[in-house]
Amino acid sequence: MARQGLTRADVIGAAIEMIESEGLHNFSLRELAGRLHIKAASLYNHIRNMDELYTEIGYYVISELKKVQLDAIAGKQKAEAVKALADAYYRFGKERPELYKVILSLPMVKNDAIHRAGFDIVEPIMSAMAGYHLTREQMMHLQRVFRSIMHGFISQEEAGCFRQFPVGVGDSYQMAVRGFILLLESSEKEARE
Amino acid sequence: MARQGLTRADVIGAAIEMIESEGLHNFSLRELAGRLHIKAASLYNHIRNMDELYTEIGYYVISELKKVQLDAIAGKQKAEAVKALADAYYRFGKERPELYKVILSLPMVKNDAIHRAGFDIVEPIMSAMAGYHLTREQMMHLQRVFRSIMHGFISQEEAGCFRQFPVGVGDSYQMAVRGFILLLESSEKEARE
DNA sequence: TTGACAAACTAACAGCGTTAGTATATTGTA
DNA sequence: TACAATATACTAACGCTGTTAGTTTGTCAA
Repeated sequence: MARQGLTRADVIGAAIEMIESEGLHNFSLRELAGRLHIKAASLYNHIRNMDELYTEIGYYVISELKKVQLDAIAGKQKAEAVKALADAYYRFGKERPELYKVILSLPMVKNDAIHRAGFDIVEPIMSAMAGYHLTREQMMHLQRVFRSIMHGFISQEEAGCFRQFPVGVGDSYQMAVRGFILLLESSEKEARE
Repeated sequence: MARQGLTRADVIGAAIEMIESEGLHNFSLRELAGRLHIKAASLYNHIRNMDELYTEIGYYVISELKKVQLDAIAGKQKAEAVKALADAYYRFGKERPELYKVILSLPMVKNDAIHRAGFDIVEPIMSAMAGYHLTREQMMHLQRVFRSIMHGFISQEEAGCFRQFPVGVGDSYQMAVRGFILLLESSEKEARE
């Protein structure tokens, strides 16, 4: 059959759409091909394999997450900035849960390119913390703590692990963020000594 | 062929072994069957399907995790108990990463039995926090925060997301635990008012 | 000894990612 | 404008997956 001007970007875009609508679990190259009106084998003219496709989608997710976070903290300082950062992260995770899951499925180990993307994850957090008087080393650790809290909360809520107890998940989230801010303030005091 | 006294527990045990040695990603019913010297179809005499097998393994993981945590906090109070709790959780996640991953793949939604297992996850945390003067509602929230920090840290470290920056991951972990203890102390003050 | 049950088997199905080999439409060049 | 090269599609197939149906057979109880 004839070609239809299908680009690599189209394939990745359709994959993102399919993951968001059908769920990461139900994603398959055959159905993706169907959505593009081609056969599965033809996809390999545009992508090397499924891993590469996931990597590409991972890039997209990370850059989107970076965008909403940078937008959120613009013009804000200290606790206000950190709260805005967390809220943007949390909202992204709740609104696009299937896409969010792609990040963790990335093969961080071998792929140097994706390693670079790691800095895109870190940058907004570092910016939000910039108002605090912290050493560079403290920030490196605190950045990991922030990501732990956020990722742990989002993925467990999504998995349904927060169903026990009749207390609002939103309140638990607020407490988690408050905990991180307490840690920031405490670290700041330590740095001054 | 003849039977060999194979039990349901043998199947589950072999599955756990295989997941730990080959990785959750490489687990398959056919290879599991091979390890037991039967054909894949014969497994269905012992288990309903793969989901049920995962659920069963999930039970095992949760109960093991509960055990090591309860052992760790025995005879300890407040910050010391919480640190021991976290350390036991962290150690479990690092020593048995593939098995740990099974927990999150559990279908928490429909399965009421697994919902009950949720209380096994919560119990050690509640015990460790018992020394603090907290309201029941505070504990419900704090329990979620604890699990978020721990799960987020373990799964990101395991995925290789903490490779950036030349600072020790162990130090980041210590800071994360310190943050949670700060939150506990702060919550305690609030509760006294 | 016989009947019932449990546990193994074979064969097959539909789905998956992936590769090899082939046809054809478009594009760049002479 | 004609031709060669390239890009994009195709079909067919491979080996893998979980799962089901139907069949055989060993074991245990009446």
